[in-house]
Amino acid sequence: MTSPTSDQTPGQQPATGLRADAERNRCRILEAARRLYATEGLGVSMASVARKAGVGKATLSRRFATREELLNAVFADRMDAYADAVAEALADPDPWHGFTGYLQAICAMQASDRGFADILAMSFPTAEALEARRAEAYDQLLELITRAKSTGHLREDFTHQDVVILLIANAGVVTTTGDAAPDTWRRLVGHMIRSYAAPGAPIPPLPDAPRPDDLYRAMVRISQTASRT
Amino acid sequence: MTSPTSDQTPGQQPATGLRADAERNRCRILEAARRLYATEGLGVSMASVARKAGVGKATLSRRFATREELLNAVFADRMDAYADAVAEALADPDPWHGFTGYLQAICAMQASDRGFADILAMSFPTAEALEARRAEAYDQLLELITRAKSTGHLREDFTHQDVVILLIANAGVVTTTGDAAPDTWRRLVGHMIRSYAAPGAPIPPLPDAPRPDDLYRAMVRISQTASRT
DNA sequence: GCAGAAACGGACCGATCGTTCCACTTGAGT
DNA sequence: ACTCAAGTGGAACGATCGGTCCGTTTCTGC
Repeated sequence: MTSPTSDQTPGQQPATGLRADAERNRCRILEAARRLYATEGLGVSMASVARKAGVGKATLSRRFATREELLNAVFADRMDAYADAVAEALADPDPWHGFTGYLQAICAMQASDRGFADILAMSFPTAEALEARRAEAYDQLLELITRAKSTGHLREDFTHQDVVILLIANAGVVTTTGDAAPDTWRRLVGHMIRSYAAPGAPIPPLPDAPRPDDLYRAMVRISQTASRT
Repeated sequence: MTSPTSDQTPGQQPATGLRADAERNRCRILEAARRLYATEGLGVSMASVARKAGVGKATLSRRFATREELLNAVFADRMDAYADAVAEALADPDPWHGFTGYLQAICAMQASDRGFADILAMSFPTAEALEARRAEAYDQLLELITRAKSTGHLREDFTHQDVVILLIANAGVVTTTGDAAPDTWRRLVGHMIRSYAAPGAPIPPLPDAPRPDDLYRAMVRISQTASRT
């Protein structure tokens, strides 16, 4: 490989002109941040990221001046996947099937990456550059909705805002239930799809609800994990 | 009035034996905390509460040793209202109507008090004493669900966990959309109820979705308000 | 009124956050 | 190999958090 640099950040500019060790550290930071954000959410401190990456706090700050900059780099590819999901759904010959699959897919993405759930719905400091991509995907989503309605399976009273509402609700469920009841979100999405469906539309089976005590455990004890490595 | 003390905290022990000024300050703290929690959520600092109440941080800490203690005192009456909502729903001659009304009522309580939304669903440090009351209300909820199912209007695949899921999802929507799109939660609840309803059940009309730009504004800009008074 | 206890609040503590400074190390062109 | 800019990380900074200490003020029973 001629430039082994930015295989980690496909969408970003390759961060050219960096010295070899600097580029290596940059990747280690991204990898560490990716894992930490995925498991802990966006609340993790910059110091934690630096420690996990095995670099000094100054190095982290030098490579990514602000938190937002780091978020942009980390979630660039996830945002690509998010945009791709719409395109894939549009490719489905059955728009309604593509539509329900799309909803499940993006909610699954939220569930598998708590940080990304926050980015999509909660929007913490709101990373700037990711916004463009999101807006782009939105246009395709509108087309998908139109097609799904034309099949008669998606209710006429469905609006594209409902997708956003679902994402927000799902983000809350994902971050709250965490790993104590990690499949709770499927139940939520199942319910929502059932409400979106016009009478007679094929509805994916409603996933089982989580076990009550799992759900309860999930609600008690959030916030502080404070795990030291 | 012989003891003008605890008109603010009906459920709590009247905090007897406090000096007049101490009791007055206690009430001012509770009032300030109530307002701050309602508008800002549970994230507000103890110092903010003290400042808003016009007392020193030490006074706050003396009256309510820990954060949890303050939460218990502040949300005691709200939790009463929460419990009462089930009883009221049980009193409805039409269990399905009572059930849907109940869901709308408790979600409205979350919407009108962001702190309470967190208490119900997110459960931050989880106030101890409030738990008992919540568990108590849960029993009545089970009865309400049973009755609603017996009418044939509530689907058989509905479980009591679904109520918790709705509360969690709604809490996320409420805290995220905030005051930019304050009625978004109604749309969510409307969808969920439509999914809960068996075919042929009377369904409350689906509230309109929020205006797209309001919803968008709600997602950008959360977190920091940092208002100084 | 007056003494003494009860209550007050500003100052202070230790911890954690994001960020900056700076003396030292290291990679890369010659 | 040698040099020097590029890169490094530990220390330090300022802000904010929850919580405590202690000298001062204020209420209350006599």
